[in-house]
Amino acid sequence: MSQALIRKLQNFVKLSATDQRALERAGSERVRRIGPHEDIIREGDKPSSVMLIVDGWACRYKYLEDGRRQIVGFFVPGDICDLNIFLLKEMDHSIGSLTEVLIADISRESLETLMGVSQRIAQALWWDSLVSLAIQREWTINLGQRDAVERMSHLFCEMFLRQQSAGRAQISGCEFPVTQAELGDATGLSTVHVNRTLQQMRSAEMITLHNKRLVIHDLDALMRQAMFNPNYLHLGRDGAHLDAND
Amino acid sequence: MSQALIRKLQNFVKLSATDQRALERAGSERVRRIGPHEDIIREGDKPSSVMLIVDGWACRYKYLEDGRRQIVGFFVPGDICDLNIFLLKEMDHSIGSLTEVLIADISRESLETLMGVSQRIAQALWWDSLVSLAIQREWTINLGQRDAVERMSHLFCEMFLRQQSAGRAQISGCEFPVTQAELGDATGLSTVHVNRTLQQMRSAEMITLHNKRLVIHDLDALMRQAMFNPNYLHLGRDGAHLDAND
DNA sequence: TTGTGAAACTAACCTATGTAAATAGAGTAA
DNA sequence: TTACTCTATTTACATAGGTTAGTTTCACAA
Repeated sequence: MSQALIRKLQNFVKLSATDQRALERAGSERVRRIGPHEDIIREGDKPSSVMLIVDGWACRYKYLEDGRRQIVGFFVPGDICDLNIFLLKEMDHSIGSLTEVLIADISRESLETLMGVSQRIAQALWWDSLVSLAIQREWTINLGQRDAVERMSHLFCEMFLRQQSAGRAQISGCEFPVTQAELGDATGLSTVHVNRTLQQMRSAEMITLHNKRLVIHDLDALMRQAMFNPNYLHLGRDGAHLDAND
Repeated sequence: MSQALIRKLQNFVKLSATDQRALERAGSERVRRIGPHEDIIREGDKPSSVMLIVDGWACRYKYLEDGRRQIVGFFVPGDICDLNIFLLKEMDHSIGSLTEVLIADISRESLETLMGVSQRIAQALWWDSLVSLAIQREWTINLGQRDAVERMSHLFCEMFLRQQSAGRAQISGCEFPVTQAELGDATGLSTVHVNRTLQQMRSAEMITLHNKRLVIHDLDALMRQAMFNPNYLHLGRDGAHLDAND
């Protein structure tokens, strides 16, 4: 059920069988199914639990008063929304599904139990939240400095590696169930320009995006194109020193 | 010493005298002075302590391979860098001073002590880190959706309110010790265009930026211009229910 | 008081990306 | 099949903002 989360956290530290069972339990207590293109939680709502994406894609987004929309991040299986979210009185942005989505709600109590099970779990979850923050910074950089091709390339690299780290990618590519309009909202580009850019990348034989699938023809080239430095994903077993006995 | 931090945290929850003393102690243990325009910690370094800005301005930034630079956030007095930062093996970005800066290093142990003093302190610090994350998302939105005038207006609103929430602003405006080139790095605009935009705002009598000081002539108008919604700063005493006795 | 370097400002020109409006496919419910 | 609705694609044209290469202003050290 929460295999993706476990896989991802193991990039930081090795989790014992007990740890894994605790995570699986927490991730299967209250699971709900959301249709595609629905709001999961809306700006202004009171957040009441931490959410784990078990299956499907979702995104965080916010509208400006005049209707422009910015997607500020994607959620893929294994992703958790902000750990301490219930400290806030209300959401300052919304989360919506892109595909059909399975969500596990983790109550405050379950979360506390979970983090009490072992130091390693607690630290792995904090590590994950630091990585989320780093990802958000990287999006800021992406929008601030990169041009259209670089920007989309960077996004593709990121989503590929993130899914890979959760055991959700193949060698050739990964799922990418995002329309061109949504891609535009995520990259700050118009749909027209997203379309132009995709065609350019396709004819340069960098990537193909078709049928909700991203095929990467040459990852190294794509990373170079995007000036993609994976350091911000902190995938190198940072917490190896925490590999304690069970 | 850490008055700014205490003032800011009180936006979330009322802190007891004991809480305040603990914060002051933690914020004055190891204080160092950094000259203007120096790196405080550099991409690749191993983060070893949590840093609290006691005085002066700093920024987070990252270079792309080809030399472009994006400033992804400003630090003003009372700001803390990521609470769990020592979980990471190395920094994925740098932090540099803008002015002369006073920094309090808070060791892992001091931090644990601090968060052990009271639930309220711990929660206030977690609240602060959620707000930082929200700020980062808002920067993403700013760069993705707003044009030059809106973007700079938004930044000015944010920095004014953030300083105000730490007791560091006046009715007329606040400090703003940032050069136009740095403003460009923060907003993703060229210096030339930053200059054009500032002049436009000045002649529209929205703001004046001179001598490291930002004067806001009409905050409401500026906020409207920027489509600035302060909700993401969560300044409304979210944790009022935690106002326990001493 | 002059000299120096950084910061602010200007001007001319260029281009990446946006806008508007229409067409073409693809998927699906009836 | 038809009809309907998303999604992808195309074309023509407009513009915000970038680039280059200056000049001016200002703080302040000598």
